[in-house]
Amino acid sequence: MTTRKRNKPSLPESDSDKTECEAAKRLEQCQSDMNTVGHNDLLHHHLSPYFSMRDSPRLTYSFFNQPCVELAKAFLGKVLVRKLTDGTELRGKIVETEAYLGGEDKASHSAGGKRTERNTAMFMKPGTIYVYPIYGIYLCMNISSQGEGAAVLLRSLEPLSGQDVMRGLRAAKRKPGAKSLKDKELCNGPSKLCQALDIRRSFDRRDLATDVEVWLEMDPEKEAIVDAGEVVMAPRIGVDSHREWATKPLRFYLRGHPCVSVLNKDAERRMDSQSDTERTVC
DNA sequence: GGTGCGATCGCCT
DNA sequence: GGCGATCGCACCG
Repeated sequence: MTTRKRNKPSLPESDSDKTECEAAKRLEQCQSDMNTVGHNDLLHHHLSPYFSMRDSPRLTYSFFNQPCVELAKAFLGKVLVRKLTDGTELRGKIVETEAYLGGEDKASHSAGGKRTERNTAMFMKPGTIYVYPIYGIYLCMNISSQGEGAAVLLRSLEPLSGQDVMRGLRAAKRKPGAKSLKDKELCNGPSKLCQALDIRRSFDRRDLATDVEVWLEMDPEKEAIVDAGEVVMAPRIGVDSHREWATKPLRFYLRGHPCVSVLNKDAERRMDSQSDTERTVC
């Protein structure tokens, strides 16, 4: 048996514990301003004195325009940004997604190519946000991808900034007096992240590539390049009734990340034995 | 830590 | 009328 060391991602301190330097503030303001004007990566590069193309550019249509499974994996490590009306920016790194393929995928809202008032956003251009209510009380957020009726469900985020605001938003739906949520508990589920980032039903059918209140960025620290060996592929959550489609490995998460909603130890063990076999063959 | 259960209502058949 | 891409909480070990 092979033992391996894995770098366990650790969460940053709550932003109330940190002192931001002026440069960082200027950078954030600059990025914020840029996002309100409509632009492309090149424009970013030329206009900003504070960052180059490799520093947190907003992701555009060309990123979203890829097949569903590839987009679901590509989302890992990217940063979802939500700008509130008072200017506060809430940021979270995507650590878990699910692919819903549309058409043939029986577990998808768009199974059989069915297009309804609710799922219209799934059929809109890649990058369109699909927000739908579930269990009467919660919301889930998807992003449409390439492919008819295909979309990616965002399942969990690692909070990067605005944690205290997120805590307040999450507390609004909890019992008064319930104990304060840890950072890793703020966005570790599809409906939790909607609450924490104040994603509302009105965000349905908006364009993540151009909207001024919500967008996606590269991970500023490591350009969001995720080692494929650290991505766990597992069956999706909550789709057991859909027979063979319930078992397909269409959920993707960063291995060892504390913000993932549900771990799948079997899938992780399978990854290990597979990579051990590959090493033996080599 | 893991498990079981009830809440709650829009959407679809 | 039935069900669901969930969650929080009580309970157990």
